[in-house]
Amino acid sequence: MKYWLMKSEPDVFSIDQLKSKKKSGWDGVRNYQARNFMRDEMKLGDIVLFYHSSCEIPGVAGLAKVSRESHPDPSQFDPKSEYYDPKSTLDNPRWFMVEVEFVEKFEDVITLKMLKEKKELENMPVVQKGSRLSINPVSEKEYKTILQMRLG
DNA sequence: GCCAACGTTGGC
DNA sequence: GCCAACGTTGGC
Repeated sequence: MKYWLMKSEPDVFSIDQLKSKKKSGWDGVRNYQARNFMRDEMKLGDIVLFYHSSCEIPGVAGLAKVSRESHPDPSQFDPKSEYYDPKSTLDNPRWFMVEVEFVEKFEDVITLKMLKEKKELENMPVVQKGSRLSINPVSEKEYKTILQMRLG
């Protein structure tokens, strides 16, 4: 069992939307490193910290879990989608995604500011300047630290 | 809206 | 294969 942090802009897809849909394919990722995590490493039952980025209060908004492992992201085949990739074919898809299932919405967002104040979390890419990768592995220790912050 | 960081593209 | 130009991310 592994832990992950996945960024999403709440204007595009928020924890509330996941809560009402219950499950959702994590589509639209067009970065090879992030794709490789989804394609190769994210397994059924892995826990996801759902992070809201590019918004008023960036931070961890809740929890999800992997409910289906790697499969091709359908948006790459859809010419009407903003994620359409003309170089992708059904026989040779370029982009893969996992499906995630809602677990919990935190009562209050654990803000980036709070994450930055924790010495234990200083190695997380999300607290570091210029880190843009939208999917990152999280250590068990980091995960537990963040979970404890949710209640206080 | 600004801008630093960084990934991708494409000419050579 | 190099690297400048360009585009995107994301905090502020």
